[in-house]
Amino acid sequence: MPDQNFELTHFLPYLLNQAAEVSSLAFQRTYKDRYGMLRTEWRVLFHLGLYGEMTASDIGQRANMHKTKISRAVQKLTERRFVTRLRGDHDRRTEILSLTTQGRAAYEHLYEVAKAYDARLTADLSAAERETLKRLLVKLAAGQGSAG
Amino acid sequence: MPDQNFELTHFLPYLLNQAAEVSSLAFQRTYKDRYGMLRTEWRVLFHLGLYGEMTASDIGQRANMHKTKISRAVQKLTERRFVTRLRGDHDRRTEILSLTTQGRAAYEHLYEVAKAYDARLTADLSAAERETLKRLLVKLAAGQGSAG
DNA sequence: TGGTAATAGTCCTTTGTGTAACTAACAAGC
DNA sequence: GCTTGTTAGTTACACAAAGGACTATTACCA
Repeated sequence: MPDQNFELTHFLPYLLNQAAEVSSLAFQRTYKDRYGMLRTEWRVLFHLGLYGEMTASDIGQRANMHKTKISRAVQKLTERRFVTRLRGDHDRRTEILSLTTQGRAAYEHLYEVAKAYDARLTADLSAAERETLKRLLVKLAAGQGSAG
Repeated sequence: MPDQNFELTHFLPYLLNQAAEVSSLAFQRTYKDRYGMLRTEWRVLFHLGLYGEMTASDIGQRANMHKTKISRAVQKLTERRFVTRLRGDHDRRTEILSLTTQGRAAYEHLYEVAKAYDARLTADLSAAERETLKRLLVKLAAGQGSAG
């Protein structure tokens, strides 16, 4: 019989979902209207901005996103002239993705917006708390801890 | 121009989403097959298990869930005979939700599963880290920090 | 080289979510 | 007791997401 000591606010997946939803929705408002982007598109844009040219598979691996999601995101981004695709020379199945001038401008703007948003979000955390929080989240996102 | 010091692994909403997705998907495997529940249904079940009888609105407020989600979740749960609905006496618009014997059994089982899963997830965190992490997540989920 | 397996990416179908419209019940003012 | 406004919950529709099947290309190996 449950002892009630373990409430929903102690259950990590629940907490993570709540926090993720709240912060993501709020952040989405900063770019959805202006650039008409979805979260998946935002992610692709940022990967290309941060790490340079990549293929869809590269992004999928890094971002832990399914390839169909990326496919659609890339399609939207190319329609908006934020991204160009180039058939790979060696492996003609692949497409090298890179930002257009316009895409880079959007990325650079959103980069600053994200940085500011993150700062605001963690404003009343101590430096140590901030560091701990992010370190642990990285760990959890890597999926270890319950691998078996 | 971006200084690259601020990577994706420093952006809180991104991190939260990654961690939430990984942990939720893994946890879902512990109940989806056995009880055929979705995350929304799981949440409703747990609210009723933890806090006793509630109306849909009560749950929505506590869980930060939209009423349509709850409506659908409750429908599924009643079909599976986990939940019963009872017209409110004073206000006949409301429905008092409560667990059936079967629903309570499922809840009590899943409660233990959740507790174990949480323990496994946080196994290699120190007690202090665990406490910090959860406290900060609660804070973020409450949505303060960027209220303005 | 010819056959099989693997991979990159797209398409299609099913499922889940959010918004807005709707019904039913209540509350307040006149 | 009517009208007006509000709230609880459902339904309908449009949009977004997840996954499997599909095509094209490449790799491996006899």
